[in-house]
Amino acid sequence: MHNIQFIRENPSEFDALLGKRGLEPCAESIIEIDKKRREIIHSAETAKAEQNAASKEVGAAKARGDEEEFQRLRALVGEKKAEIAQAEIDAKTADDELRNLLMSIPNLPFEDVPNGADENDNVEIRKWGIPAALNFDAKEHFEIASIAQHFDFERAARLSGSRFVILRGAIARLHRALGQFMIDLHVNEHELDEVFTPVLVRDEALYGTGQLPKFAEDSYKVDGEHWLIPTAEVTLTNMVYGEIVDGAELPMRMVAQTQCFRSEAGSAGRDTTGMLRQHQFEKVEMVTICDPNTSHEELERMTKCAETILQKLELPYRTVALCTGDMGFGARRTYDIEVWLPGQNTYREISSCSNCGDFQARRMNSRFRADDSKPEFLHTLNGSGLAIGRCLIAVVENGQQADGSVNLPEVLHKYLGGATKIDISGKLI
RNA sequence: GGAGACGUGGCCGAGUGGUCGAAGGCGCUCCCCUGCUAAGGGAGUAUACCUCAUAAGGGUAUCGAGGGUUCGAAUCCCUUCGUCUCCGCCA
Repeated sequence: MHNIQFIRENPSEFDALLGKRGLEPCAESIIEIDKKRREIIHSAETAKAEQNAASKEVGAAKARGDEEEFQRLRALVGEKKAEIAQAEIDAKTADDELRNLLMSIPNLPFEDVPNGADENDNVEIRKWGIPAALNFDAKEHFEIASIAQHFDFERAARLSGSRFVILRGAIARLHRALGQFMIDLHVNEHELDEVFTPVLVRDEALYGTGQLPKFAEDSYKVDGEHWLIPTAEVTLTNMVYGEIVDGAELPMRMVAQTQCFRSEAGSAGRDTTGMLRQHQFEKVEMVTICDPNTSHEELERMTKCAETILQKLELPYRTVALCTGDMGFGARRTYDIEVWLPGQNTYREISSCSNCGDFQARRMNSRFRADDSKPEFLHTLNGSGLAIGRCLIAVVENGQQADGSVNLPEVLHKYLGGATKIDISGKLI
């Protein structure tokens, strides 16, 4: 949510930065609404002050036992009541109107975020690893001879519909191993704090991170009151919902592995084969809650944490800075990490790391206090570290051999009981 | 799921319709006293918003949250969230 004070003081900067996202200028109309709101609040508060003062006189008259004066004042105050009640309703309405408006406007990109309309304008900032030169036609993950049988889309569809998968045997185990590996690395080497969270949350949590009110159709609502989280960003970030955190506890660097649920509304026809885009998938998510002064460097750190996973898995990738038009609602800066998928002969997104500034903190009313100073809004960051299903795809596609077997990255061996590959029969050996 | 109890400031805790943003204690900050330490004395110690000269000051709201009753609510009523105890169920 935006800071109205900032908009009042920097209307043209506000419009210019939103313009980079392709939005029309709106500062002037916001300021107009705010001005009206303040006038209404002022008159309501003035009326209320008069009523409060009068009530005190009533109380005083009662206290000294002046029954006649008590009755007279009481009637007098009673008369003004309706008028004041209406003024208070108007003030609340005006306040809500501004709040709802501010809630529905996306975050401002940082000045140096590349300008652009869509993903074609994203800027590659690093590249790591060299895709292996294969002397055979690379297959997609579900086509690789040894493991095709382990992806059971038909049965999953029978149970749950399209965009679900059942994993079996060596692939199910590899999937589990990947999550373990990622968490261990983040906890042991990156010093992230491991967290287990619910996957069902209330409305408030989704408002806090920005999925609501605008993107309700992207998530699943169950039992009329809970939502299935689309990402653990929701639960980890909302850890500090409504809190004033002790500055000494910052930064809070957290990691959690959870199921994620997305309706994929609006993605009809995209990535319909394979398990690249699912309604339910597993992801290791990193969230950092920090002091505003450190959020820039924390984003770099977080992005490195995600990249390290790919390096240890020996998977070629590139890191791109998203352009203004491609960034998500709450982000001020986003780096996407794209992993090489030989079967598609292209890089595909496997992680997205964003600095949200104080945007989510304002929605959550999450602040911190450093020493004796006043509470200040926190900064929040989130990033995948990594999407496990997509990582599974990358591991098998990059490890595939001419005979249809799959070589596995060394760091995973110990998570697979010492196995180093999946042989042509689909077994870990 | 059923029954009951409870939810007050950084913490503990008083307050059951009237001047309560809230006694008292702890903690913290500053000052005084005390040749270190301990003890003692004094002052201060919430947040948001509105107004205003980005001063001083004034105002509104907040006693889990949201409504209501009343001239007036931390105190009464309703709803809701949470915690605890007992029962049920369950991994």
